[in-house]
Amino acid sequence: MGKAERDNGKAIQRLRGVGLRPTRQRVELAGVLFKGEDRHVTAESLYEEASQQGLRISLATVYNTLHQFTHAGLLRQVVVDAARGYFDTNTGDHQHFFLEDEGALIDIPGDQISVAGVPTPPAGLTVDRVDVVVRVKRA
Amino acid sequence: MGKAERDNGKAIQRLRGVGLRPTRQRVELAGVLFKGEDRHVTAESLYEEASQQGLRISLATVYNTLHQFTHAGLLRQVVVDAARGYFDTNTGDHQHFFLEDEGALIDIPGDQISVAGVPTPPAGLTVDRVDVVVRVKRA
DNA sequence: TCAATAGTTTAGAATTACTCTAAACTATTT
DNA sequence: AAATAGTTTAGAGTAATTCTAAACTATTGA
Repeated sequence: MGKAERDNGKAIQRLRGVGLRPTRQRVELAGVLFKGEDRHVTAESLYEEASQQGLRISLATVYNTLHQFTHAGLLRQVVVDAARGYFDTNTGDHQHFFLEDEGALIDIPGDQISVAGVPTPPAGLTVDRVDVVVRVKRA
Repeated sequence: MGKAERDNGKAIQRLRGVGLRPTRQRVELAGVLFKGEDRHVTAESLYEEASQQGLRISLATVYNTLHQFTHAGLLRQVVVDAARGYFDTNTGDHQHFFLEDEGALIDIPGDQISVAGVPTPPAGLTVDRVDVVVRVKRA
């Protein structure tokens, strides 16, 4: 059994674990997303990357899959740019630098940054998440 | 001199102060935006509000004006939703609750919330702004 | 005061990111 | 291996926003 197959095996387990049927497209995208280090992608960037690797997959499926992975807790959506949606393979507690000039994201570990003094939300509402975005640009 | 004229006078001064030619459209939108309390608008919501007040203005001009006001420091853009852009008349130091169910924003005073431990940005970059978004939903 | 000019507005077309539809396809179940 | 339940896809559709270029208006300078 080659390396590719082992990796595929892992992706398949992961998908089954969250109740997603391991179709070719999902397994391949999981392979691209979760192979190495944590990363940030947009639907378009992932579609291009997959296409360049020779994976046959439609853009609509990339969108579907990103949302399914997000609902399943495999990805997290990051809102930093009104123009496009970013997805992060790091679903743990952390925050982001956003490089406005390039549209790139860099993780900030969750134990490094701390937010104090968040007021109680209006009645009937609960805090879902506290997002911190450190917007940086060329000096 | 009636109230409307005084208000217009103020809006005109304000626009000249930031180097924007006080056209009818800009003066009228400034009137709507800066008349009372701080507020959050989208291009579409401002366009509808202006239209209902009988102001003749195109949607394209509302978009242009929101961006010009933002560059001039009269407004601040708030990115909380990948689907639409929000503009805030409060340009001071503060943060936001975002009510995910309704798409509404509520200000959190800047002296109430504090962010510690923001790491030094990568070389060649400086911090433009630190945004905190407290996402809340129905309990 | 009034033309010249420089900047502004606008309708409508264009663009971008994303979603929808329904027919073809595939994983799973029986 | 057929039935079924879920998935993928091309292409159309949508929503927010930007672009274009012609008409318009505020400002400038004589």
